[in-house]
Amino acid sequence: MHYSKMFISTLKEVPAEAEAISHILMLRAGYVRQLAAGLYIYLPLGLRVIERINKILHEEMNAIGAQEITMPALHPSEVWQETGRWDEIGEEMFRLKDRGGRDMCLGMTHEEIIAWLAAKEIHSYRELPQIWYQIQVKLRDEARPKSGVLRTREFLMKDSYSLDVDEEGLENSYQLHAEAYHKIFSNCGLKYYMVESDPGMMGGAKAHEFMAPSPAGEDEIALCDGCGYAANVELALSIPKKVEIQNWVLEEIHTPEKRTVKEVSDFLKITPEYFIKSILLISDKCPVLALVRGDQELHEKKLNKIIGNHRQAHKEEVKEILGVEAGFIGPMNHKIRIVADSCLKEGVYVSGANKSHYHKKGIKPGKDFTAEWFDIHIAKEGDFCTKCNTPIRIENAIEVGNIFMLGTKYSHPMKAFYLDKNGQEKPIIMGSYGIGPARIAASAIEQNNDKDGIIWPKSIAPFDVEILPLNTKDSKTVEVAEKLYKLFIDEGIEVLIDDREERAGVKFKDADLIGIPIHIIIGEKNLKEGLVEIKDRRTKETAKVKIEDTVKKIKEKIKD
RNA sequence: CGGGGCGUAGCGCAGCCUGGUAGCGCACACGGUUCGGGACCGUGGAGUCGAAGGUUCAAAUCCUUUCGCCCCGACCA
Repeated sequence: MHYSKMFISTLKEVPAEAEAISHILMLRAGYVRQLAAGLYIYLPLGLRVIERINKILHEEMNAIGAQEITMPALHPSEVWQETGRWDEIGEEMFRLKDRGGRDMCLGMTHEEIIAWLAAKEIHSYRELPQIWYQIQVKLRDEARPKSGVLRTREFLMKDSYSLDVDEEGLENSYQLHAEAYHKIFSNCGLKYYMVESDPGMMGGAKAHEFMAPSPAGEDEIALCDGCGYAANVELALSIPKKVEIQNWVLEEIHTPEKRTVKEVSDFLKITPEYFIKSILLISDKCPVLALVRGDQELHEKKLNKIIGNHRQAHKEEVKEILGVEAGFIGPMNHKIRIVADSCLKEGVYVSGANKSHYHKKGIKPGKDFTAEWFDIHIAKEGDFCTKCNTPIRIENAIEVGNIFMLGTKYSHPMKAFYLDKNGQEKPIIMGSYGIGPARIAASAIEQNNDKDGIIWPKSIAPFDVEILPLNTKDSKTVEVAEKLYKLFIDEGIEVLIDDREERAGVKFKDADLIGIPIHIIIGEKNLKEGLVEIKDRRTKETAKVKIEDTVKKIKEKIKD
């Protein structure tokens, strides 16, 4: 491709609306433009990257026997009503009516459609298993689109769905996907982790996410270097560091106007890990007192699984239910349900005295109060792994893919049944698996850039090589550049040639910004000796090679 | 949905407090010089000051409403 013929519009200045590095660089290097919040146009360079990612997706999905289909983005409401999600899902679903007044929606995912298809087409165990996939647009009315292409309202997704006769079959399809995903993300040159995740509202037994570590990521993941435990913080288990067991005797201390752990901790000169935080919650059924250690945070999602939906109690409710002013609650002598974090089983603590402006020191769990024990704290950096006791790390990460075991959540209501060997009618066991190509591209930029611009992994760069004829007024330069260009094309190497009548500096700057991994610099002086320069975008190292050896050298470089 | 910020030329911004001819840099067009790390000089084109209403002799500037975009949080099947 000739640069002068391709629409590439680079920006010298950082657009005001961009914050994330990938967003800034995609705009500056001319990969995307924003139409409105969470809606992006992919320019020629951007589309090339997406297409290279899609090619990898196709290869690996086809390799596990998945078959490509394509489903509509516009759905009739009926299928969503069948599974109940028409009502379950709130404002995040784009809804509209057709001219006949029928309710329609824009597809945010395709479990319903797959189950509908399977219900119509699959009748016998002989037709199973199946894996169907598409690379197609999804629409979600996100509450807050952000970070450029990382969270948008319309986005491309590779979504696949497995249909199996039983749990064992599902396990196999799940495993196939996990392996394919490992290949896909490493082929794309990403640093990533496969972590345990919360199946949540998707339903089903097991789910994993593929996470590309990056400060721009919205998720936090807990990682153990000891045993490889990796989990999304939304469900990660951990053991907080142990505290010394103090030989305090139970005593009441006057703590005027000191309500928060920090205030009391500063006042008594006792560090927060010796405190018990008591939080009153109102669940659907009854009030619950939740206890976590002073240096820990209560994990709402974990607690949700134990006591169901709940909310924080208001100040008046605290007074009414516990008979204490908020800020001075202690775990002792209450008749309500108490759920405490397991790490509080051992130790001697300080907590509210259930009396305004007083705290109690020397509280012993088991003796002074009892509770149901669960892991209900948020795992944090420095906590220990529950499996091997190694300190864990917390990293921010971008969710680039996920795999879910669904079971019969969708097949049952959609009546996707098959007849087994004995003529028995059984529901198809489903799994669903997603990858966001745009997130792969953005993650690759987040993980590979420098002050000058993008450094694409070779596999997903818009071109393999960029040729920079520095002085296009020199006929020899142009002749050699065009000759090499043709040779590359003949070899099936994707090449961009910067044939613009621009000064050398401009070409260097744009080449660095755009981030094609290998540059071939053609300058007059080297040419006189029959040489051109090969430059590595990442290391910035250059090597002079003979013109006739260039293609061979580049082929070697592309391979490794 | 809660909190904060910003809308002035294609892009980045100043001007607004204290009302009085709409500016700077980059980009763009033309001419000349330059030419291996975003050149220089000269000339030029380009703006309903996000929108609506109000106050005023006079509004980019003050007031009200509204729309859009970004950031933090909540949410995210």
